[in-house]
Amino acid sequence: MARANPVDKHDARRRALADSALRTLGELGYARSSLREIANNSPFSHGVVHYYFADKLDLIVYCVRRYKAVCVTRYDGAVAGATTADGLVAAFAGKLRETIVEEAPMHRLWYDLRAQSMFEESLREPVEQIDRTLEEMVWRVVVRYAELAGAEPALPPHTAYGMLDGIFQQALLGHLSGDGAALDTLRDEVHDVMPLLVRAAARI
Amino acid sequence: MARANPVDKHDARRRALADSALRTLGELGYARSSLREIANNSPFSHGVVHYYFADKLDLIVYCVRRYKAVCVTRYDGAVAGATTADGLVAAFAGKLRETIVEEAPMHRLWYDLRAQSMFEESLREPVEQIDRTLEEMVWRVVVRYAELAGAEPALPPHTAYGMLDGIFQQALLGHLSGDGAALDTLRDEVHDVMPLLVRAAARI
DNA sequence: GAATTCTCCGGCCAGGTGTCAAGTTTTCTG
DNA sequence: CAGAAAACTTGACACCTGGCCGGAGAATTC
Repeated sequence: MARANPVDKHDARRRALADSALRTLGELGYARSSLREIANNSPFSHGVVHYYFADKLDLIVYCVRRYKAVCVTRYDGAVAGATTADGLVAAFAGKLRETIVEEAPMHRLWYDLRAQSMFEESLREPVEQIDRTLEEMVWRVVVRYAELAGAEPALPPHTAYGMLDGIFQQALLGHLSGDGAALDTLRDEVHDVMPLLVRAAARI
Repeated sequence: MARANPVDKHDARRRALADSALRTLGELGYARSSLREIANNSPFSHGVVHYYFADKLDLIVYCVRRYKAVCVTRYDGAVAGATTADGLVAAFAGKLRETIVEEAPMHRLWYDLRAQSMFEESLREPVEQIDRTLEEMVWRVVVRYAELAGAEPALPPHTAYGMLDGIFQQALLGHLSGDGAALDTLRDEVHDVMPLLVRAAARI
């Protein structure tokens, strides 16, 4: 046993490794990211990767879980700051746009992994976990929007998330394909769709 | 030059090859389908694959394009047969459910390829083509639904497709993950969402 | 200061990859 | 039926993959 808290150091190393790996994964995608390529695009040797991770899947799953942590609070600022329903929609749409611009590689990796999980069983559980987290995140936005609009959610969280995720995915693909209008389209779509997610609140 | 129409025979062979390949691709996904595996799961040798296709990408793209042809008319029967708005929704939801049950491998391959196209530029064009075809297919459903409901579409085709595709994707993943309720959830969601896609027609 | 544990390197392996050139069989033509 | 052209098979190639291991070096402990 080492000095202060060796397990923390070990974890810190894993995190650093994972962060490097995430860059490569976001660039090349799951399939074409070899452990060697991941190691090459990092300050680490390929042997050290195996020292900290049992195998490739272990690394990937760790990375995915780590990525989740980044996402979890992304839209909460927009939710907290908004004082009107329209303002919330605008802030939310802006954040969505921003994440596409700034983190396109991470998001395409996410969609890649979710697609892979349809083939690779061992990916399903982490993917499902993240999907639930994203659903909750979206749901917080919807609930707050309903409050501000004096309405109540008209659809279950699962459905609302599925719809918004669908148009977000379109926008990401469009953006990556060089469609300059994709981001503006996304903004318009969010403005169109959000009102559909709520209905006038029932009188009490 | 051969007997009747050698180019037709050549194409027929490519089609047969592609159909075999599609089975393997649907089973293993894009990344893990090697040309040898594809050949092994077919009456062909692995060299003949290369005889008919320049390289792996050529084969994949051909397969994807071929798959598109299968999809194109899938919901048209439901559209043509429906006489009421609710009947159309039910038929549409039923067809969606049916395609998940019967063609889950093909659909997960589609989502796999679409995700890959975010990394691999040469996949973008065929993916975009198919995406447009699917959008048109969905749009025909929406337009007919609006007619039957005495309403008009409330959202652009792109948005309507994105929303429905999102919940379809969720249902597919859920179904593949062994969630027995996924298909019923999809049906309910379609019933919930379709009315949101139209609004009362403007008086003329 | 010696011993032990942890960390890390880099080469090795068996297996799989896409690709292709050289043959072999089949098919059709003259 | 001979011969040419097309269709196909086979085996080999250079390369890359994930996983493994021996041992060097540093850190820590006794």
